[in-house]
Amino acid sequence: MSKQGKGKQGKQGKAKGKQGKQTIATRAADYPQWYQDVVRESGLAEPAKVVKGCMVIKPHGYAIWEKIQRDLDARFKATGHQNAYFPVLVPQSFITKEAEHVEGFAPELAVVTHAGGEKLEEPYVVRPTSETIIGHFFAKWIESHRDLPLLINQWANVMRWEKRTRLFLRTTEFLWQEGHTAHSSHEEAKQEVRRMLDIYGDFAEEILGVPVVRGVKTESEKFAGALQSLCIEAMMQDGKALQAGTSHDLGQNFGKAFDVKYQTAEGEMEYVWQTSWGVSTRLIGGLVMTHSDDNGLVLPPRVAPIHVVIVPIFRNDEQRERVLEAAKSLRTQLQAIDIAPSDCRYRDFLEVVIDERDMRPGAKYFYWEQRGVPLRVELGPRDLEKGQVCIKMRVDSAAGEGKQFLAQDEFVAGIRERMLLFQNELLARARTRMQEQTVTIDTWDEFLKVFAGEQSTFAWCHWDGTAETEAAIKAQTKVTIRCVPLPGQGPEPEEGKCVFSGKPSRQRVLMAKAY
RNA sequence: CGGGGCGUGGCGCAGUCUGGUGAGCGCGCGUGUCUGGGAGACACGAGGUCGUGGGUUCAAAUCCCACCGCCCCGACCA
Repeated sequence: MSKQGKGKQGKQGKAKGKQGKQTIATRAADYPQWYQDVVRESGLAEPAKVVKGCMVIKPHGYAIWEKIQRDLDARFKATGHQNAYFPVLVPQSFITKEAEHVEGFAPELAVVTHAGGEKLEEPYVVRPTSETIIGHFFAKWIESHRDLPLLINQWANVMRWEKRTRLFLRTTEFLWQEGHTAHSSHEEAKQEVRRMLDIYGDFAEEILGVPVVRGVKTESEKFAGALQSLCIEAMMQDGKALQAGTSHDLGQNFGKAFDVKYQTAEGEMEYVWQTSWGVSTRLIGGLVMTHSDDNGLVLPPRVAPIHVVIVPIFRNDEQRERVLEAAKSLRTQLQAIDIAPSDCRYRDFLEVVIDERDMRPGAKYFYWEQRGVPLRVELGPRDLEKGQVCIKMRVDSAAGEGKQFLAQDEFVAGIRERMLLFQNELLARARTRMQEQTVTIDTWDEFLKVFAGEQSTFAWCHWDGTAETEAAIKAQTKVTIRCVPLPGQGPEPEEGKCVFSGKPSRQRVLMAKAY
């Protein structure tokens, strides 16, 4: 329950009915509070509290992560990557081998200085990312051009001692996948970087229903130790940006730091060209802030741990038995339905729950809505007599508005299409919102107006390309350059004047406040 | 690290200013009855080292000192 809501209720005394039970702040009243309320009330996660900045990912939240993993893992393997696992502890000296890398990560490292009751000769750091230790092993594994490309992915946890944490968006420990690859040419490495970015973009849109802008990070925003970082940026409902995934061209920086060399066909020794790319449990935060509403979580079917909840309605034991029997039969039919698209590499059967708990039906509706279950079935004696079901989608949409009564056969036959419709509708809505809120800004006055106070949106602006301007804009407005758009991802390149300095610019870049 | 807030049954809070009543309220939880198509009602009940340590006092949740922790807002970052 939100503190704000609570305080008000306390003073108002006994508010009855819906208001009295309100447990989620509204987006309009307090967006950050709303986010926290949804994460808590939907059972996704809670702050660990006993461990600073860490969270407990609860079963419902972890189930979403598992769905994310399932899909991404299939995409990685389809493009020739293999999973492996490296130690969570990294010798401290490894981190210091790549100059920019140390500088970027040193402030947020957790260090193990004692173990086994003794002080360690050399401390270990808890990995904030694994470029260094993987570089070490790549050096051992790669000898010949025949060993390349080497395409590795790791599903892991990492730890970064961030100053400020928020559930899913930024926690001290988080779960992610990190891809690490080594190639024999820069060209091939760059293709890999772009290929993985496209996988992330496709995944975000097709599976999470989160539209993204694909682009290139500026020098000051790129990964510590990379030549170039590509990213996907998503717009949250408050107009702020969330970096939803990154793919880095590491050049030969780590190859040189860790002496990862191979012998070419011509017999020369060369350093490898490396890439790394990752997405994290942050995606779940982005998912929440893209689709959810004031009633709680809203989930696209392709990441929903539960697709359908059946709420039985009855007045007595006799009815209860009949209804439950019918509900189980319906569940059996539904569970056999695979909602994966035809080109999907795994099967995605409907998950169906019958809520047999001893609660009033209305309380159950509320409960499952908060948890984002896409479709609810109410099944009572009247429905059994008529061979029908009463259904309701989590959000009114092309997939269904309000309560609908359908013949049970018709419902079962059409549920796959209904789920896919709902999936598409959520993406379409998010895309429409992003497009409608994206603006083009040419003057500094207008810029200040658009980004006044806590306000944010996506703004295409000319930029003179200097780090000084970028820093000045950030200092004055908290607005950052999210990315320089890849071709087709933003306005066509055009000559213009920097929105801040008035100096010449060749292209508009994406600006927004960010999480 | 700067600013703010907060540690009291499972959760959220009141009580602290002004020390002294039997530590209270809401939600949740348990049992029972009536109920059941949008958060049901009633009855009974269980549940507490008041963050930790020290101090003042006849007496401390309350005053003083120190410490620990968490949350929120900023600067840094997936």
